[in-house]
Amino acid sequence: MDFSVEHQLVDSEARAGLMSTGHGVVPTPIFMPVGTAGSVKGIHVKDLKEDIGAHIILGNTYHLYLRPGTAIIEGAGGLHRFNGWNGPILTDSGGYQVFSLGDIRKLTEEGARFQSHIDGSYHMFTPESVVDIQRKIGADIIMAFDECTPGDAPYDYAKKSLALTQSWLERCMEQMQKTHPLYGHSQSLFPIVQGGVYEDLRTQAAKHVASFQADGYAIGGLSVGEPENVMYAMIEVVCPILPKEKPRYLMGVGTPVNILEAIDRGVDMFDCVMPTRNGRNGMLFTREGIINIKNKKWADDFSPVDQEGTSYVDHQYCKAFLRHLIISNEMLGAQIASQHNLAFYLWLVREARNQILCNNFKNWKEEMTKRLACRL
RNA sequence: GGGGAGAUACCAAAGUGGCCAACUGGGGCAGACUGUAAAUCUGCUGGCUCAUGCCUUCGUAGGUUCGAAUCCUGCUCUCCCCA
Repeated sequence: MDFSVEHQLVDSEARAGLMSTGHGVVPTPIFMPVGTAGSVKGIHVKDLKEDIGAHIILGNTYHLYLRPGTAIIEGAGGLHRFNGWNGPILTDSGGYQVFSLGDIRKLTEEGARFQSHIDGSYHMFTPESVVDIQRKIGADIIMAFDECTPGDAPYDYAKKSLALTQSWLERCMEQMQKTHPLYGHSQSLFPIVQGGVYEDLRTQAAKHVASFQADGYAIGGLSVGEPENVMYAMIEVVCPILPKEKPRYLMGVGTPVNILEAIDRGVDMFDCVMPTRNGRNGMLFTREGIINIKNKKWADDFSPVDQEGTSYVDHQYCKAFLRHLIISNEMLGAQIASQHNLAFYLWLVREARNQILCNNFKNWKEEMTKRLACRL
């Protein structure tokens, strides 16, 4: 994998770059739609690529391992062949499930013991097994196994948790050395910075990951319950320590405003379930602000879903119809809303990149931030 | 014509003397959602009030009772069975 910074602003840490992978080139900043179980919920690959303009999507190690299982994915010839997406893929390691499945998992130095959320069966994830599984899934970018520290973790917990993540990273890197890609394209492992909401821990964590030769670096354990300004502060602490010539990935973030703020602080890559999950639940992100399409006021609004939207669904359907679909629990409603939101997110990062290239990012960000936070 | 069952809030449906402004669904209205245990979850849904509270409600008109959606009587209406 190769990354080059095309343009670096002087009044901001924001930069525009190009990341080349075995499945194509990704312009940064970029937003990566989340496809946990191998599919971006409700969205066809054709729309993802041609209408939404996605360049790279996510999959999840934990979910794919449980179902359909790595043997099936291997049998298909890897996830790209299995799901029909021939662009770059990134897989999360299961580290987030260490956090979100808190009640049905147990952590030890060795790894994490999970109870399947599907059938309750017990499974052990170790840094080594997580690398092995991700080799079999075959994503272009794979993530280190980490513990995603909760946003409200006290200092002692965050420190201990960080130490575990660091020790697991060393084992992941070793396992990468011992193993090889299975499908003829290269795989890059990104280490993850943890450290909770504590500046000294984040600093130490950033230095630790930077000491490894990696193709990119991730910031994890944010937007997990801590206040937004704390999240921004942590990004400001971490980014300057990470190698300038490598992509930086802020995991699981976020709202459109979060993304602009993080780009401003030097982040290149994002992923979040918000456009799809919140879309399914009736929340639309637009250039003018947030729409809760379930609200009564849209019942007789026959204007397009998004007058300025870039997706065909924005013009094919009107707000009143989309509201009707979502309220009636019609699956097309979830599809339209997801497609609109993803197209909006991809437009946002594309436009951010354009504004960086013409040195107008700061002004544009300021104006957009005001509009994006509005409730319509 | 004869016999039987029933009428509860927007709809359906519990409740058969005080714990009932009334279970529960649905519908409606709002909210939440950040590396997806999520096409999920939460709140409100008679009126007034910030609230304690007060007022008006269980077909309708009376009655019994300290107290009635619940018991009694008349009336109105609905459904089922037999002719």
